[in-house]
Amino acid sequence: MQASHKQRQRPRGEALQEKVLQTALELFSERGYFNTSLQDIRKAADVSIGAIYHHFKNKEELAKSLYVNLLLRMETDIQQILVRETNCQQRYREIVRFLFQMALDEPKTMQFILSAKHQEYLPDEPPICSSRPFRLMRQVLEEGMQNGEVRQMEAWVATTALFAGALRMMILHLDGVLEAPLADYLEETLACGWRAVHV
Amino acid sequence: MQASHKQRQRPRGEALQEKVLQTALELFSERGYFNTSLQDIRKAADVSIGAIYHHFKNKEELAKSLYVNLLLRMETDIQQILVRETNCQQRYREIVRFLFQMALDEPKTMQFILSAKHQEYLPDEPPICSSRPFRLMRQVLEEGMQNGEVRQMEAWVATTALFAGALRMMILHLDGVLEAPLADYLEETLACGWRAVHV
DNA sequence: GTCTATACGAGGATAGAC
DNA sequence: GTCTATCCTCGTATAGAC
Repeated sequence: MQASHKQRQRPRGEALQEKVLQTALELFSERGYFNTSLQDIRKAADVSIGAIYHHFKNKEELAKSLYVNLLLRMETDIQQILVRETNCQQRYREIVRFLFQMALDEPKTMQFILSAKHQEYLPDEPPICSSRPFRLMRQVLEEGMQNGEVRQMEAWVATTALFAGALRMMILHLDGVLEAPLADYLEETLACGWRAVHV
Repeated sequence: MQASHKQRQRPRGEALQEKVLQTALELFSERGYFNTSLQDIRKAADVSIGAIYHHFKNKEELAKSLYVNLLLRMETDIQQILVRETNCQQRYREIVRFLFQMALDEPKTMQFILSAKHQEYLPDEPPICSSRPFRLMRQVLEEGMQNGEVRQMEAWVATTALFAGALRMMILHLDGVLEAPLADYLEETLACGWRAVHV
């Protein structure tokens, strides 16, 4: 149960664990994993080192927990889109719309997912393009080719042709390179991807 | 015995500096900057710590020297393509062909350029998408729109639509995700990018 | 469950001989 | 220019009290 006076009371138990995760996400995506010490997290989250180590085996496990949770969340969200939408173009549009929205609502989360080099500190995790959400995107294309919406081509080529532009636009946005709000680029980006693959 | 043979003549002077750079490139792209200590470089290059510090101010400067040199090389190579080719489609094809070739010839170099998080250890360097080679790609699109080869749209959208797929394919290749040789995907990748933006 | 204090090692960087 | 030896900071992780 959440305390109404969050400023006064330090978080404990479940809330503390959540606070640590949230703080770690922010610091990792701002400065990177290696530039963030547990002391930094401790200070920013206003907890003790001992508390962190009570909830997480070590720094790597903390990052891993963050990573798999976020990927899982993304996967289920995309999965829901695939249930709701049945044709390839609509699936594509909804997935990209969802990703853009997420980049706006939770830039830190998106940054962490998109541009962190997870393999450098999570050696056991597969590369991000082999992760479940990305496999779902590939699946969208495979089905699109089967039902004739998408022209026949190698599945990876099709997947990158359709989604890579949108992903790159999000990175540009998060890096502060774009001048206009991200949403302003949505429709043109969507159109480009579709022109690349549709039959 | 092989070791003692190699050991015979250690590099010195200019050659030593070059050896350090080459070794650093390999280790940085294999394990990442933070997972590579100067001791690792020292051992792999078979030189002393003192020698490294004589040629480079510190670890960060070593990485920076590597980074700007590689970007500069890439820039001049692309610049030459722009001189040789005058229309947008040919420029695009030649640039991607060049990048794919580079990914095959010098995978370590490409890995270092493409997927390293330079901003985490080179805080003063601009994001890679603002670097000179990337600006050249954007310029290709802007000129393509002016002379009517490319449909009118926002320049960043056009640039990512044209090049992001190829870049992503190289990353997939370097991550070992692709089954076939990279070259097998070249033509389809090129076609997808062009369909996305041509008028 | 949470805290403080501390052990411990790693790695960046320097000093000074040759 | 290159070497070895060493310093010293910093960050992870543990121990043990409450």
